[in-house]
Amino acid sequence: MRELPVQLATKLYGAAELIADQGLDNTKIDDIAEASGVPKATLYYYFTGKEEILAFLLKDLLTAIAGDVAVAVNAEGPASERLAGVVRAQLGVMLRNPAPCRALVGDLGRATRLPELAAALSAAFYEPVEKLLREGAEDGSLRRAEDPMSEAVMIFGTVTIAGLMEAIMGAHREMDAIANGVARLLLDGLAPRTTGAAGA
Amino acid sequence: MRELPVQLATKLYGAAELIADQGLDNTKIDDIAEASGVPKATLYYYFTGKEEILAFLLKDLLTAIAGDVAVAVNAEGPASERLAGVVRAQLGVMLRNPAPCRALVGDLGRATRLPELAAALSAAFYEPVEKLLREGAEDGSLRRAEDPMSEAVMIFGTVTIAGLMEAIMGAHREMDAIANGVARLLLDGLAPRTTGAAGA
DNA sequence: CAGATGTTGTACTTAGAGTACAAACTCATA
DNA sequence: TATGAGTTTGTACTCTAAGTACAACATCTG
Repeated sequence: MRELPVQLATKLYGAAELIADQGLDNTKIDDIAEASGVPKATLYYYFTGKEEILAFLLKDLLTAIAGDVAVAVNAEGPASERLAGVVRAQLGVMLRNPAPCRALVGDLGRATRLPELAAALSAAFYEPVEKLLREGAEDGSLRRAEDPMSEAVMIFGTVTIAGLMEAIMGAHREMDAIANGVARLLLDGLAPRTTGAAGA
Repeated sequence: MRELPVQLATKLYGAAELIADQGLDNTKIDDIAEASGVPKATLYYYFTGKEEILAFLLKDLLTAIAGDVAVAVNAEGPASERLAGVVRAQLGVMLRNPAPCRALVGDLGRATRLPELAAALSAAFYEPVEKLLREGAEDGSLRRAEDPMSEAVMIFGTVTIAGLMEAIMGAHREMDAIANGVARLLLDGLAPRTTGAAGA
């Protein structure tokens, strides 16, 4: 894949909604060309096909998430608070980019099949969160996990599905309300607590 | 879609792995015919196309999950224990049917686009769990949720991603170990508890 | 200005989804 | 056992849309 100009990359987002709505295989390359304003011949100059176009969009999204998540992970404060920050960060990116986010989740299979994307996903999320879980065990703000990696994956699942639901439904709730709900579930769990750990 | 013979339905599962590996659009109808042993002409006699074949497989999976989840929801005991049972039920079906399960998650987009599947998903999971959350608030074994529906969705996400990870990696851990990890995260949360609520 | 590299229109090839249809087969029942 | 309805399947077909080829034009770099 050739290095592609910023202006072109920007235009591609115009097709994200289309792909998210219809799925990649119901979307014709000509439709993508029309929706993005980039001629078909140009698309093929930069990409080998539809799949690669979607992969580009998704990788871009994951990079954005990775950036915001990294900031949250490396912030000040106890790990539990930083974890809440991670949740806010991921949901923030998802709600700001609903179309690519829907496309990503709608095509999770593709994402797991393309090694490049799987790696990006891992770097964007699993690794930082896993690190955070370890730090939480150190500073005492989180319990010690038996299997931090699989907990990190579950956390990703929880946040992603919550974000997706909002993206599909058109985000009728405020971002903070959603993030608080997710953080509360993750930190406090569903069982009642006598001593609350995460505030509302 | 015509009423289809049991024997044929069974054969179709032979193609599930193929679809899960490659994704639906990289799988030729002729490949499905070959892998399942059902001739292409017969496939078109019963289905209008690829999409409908996948939809059938997924609906079947969701029906299986719905059945097991219903049993767990309506069991004896406090809601918190029954919720752990729900987790075990869903993971059980997923680990017993890794291929359709991967195909489902790989094509979540399609699943949300096909109304019939969305309805099946809702009936299979969201509604029973939502009910369970309400009952837990009554019997005191679960805290009262502000928004039971969205919590149900998050729970589904957590369990699904955990199950998917195992399905992709080839289930190296025992089902019970996975289920316990998930249940612990959901019930107890990540923050340390002085008074444990869910056992290991 | 020259050449390299990027951009796009147009015309083409080709894979594979889905259709048409007839022959054969199954099975109930008159 | 003959008749006919529904099922099963092979073969041959159509047609959409993915992807390729290529030439003309644009833009940028030295």
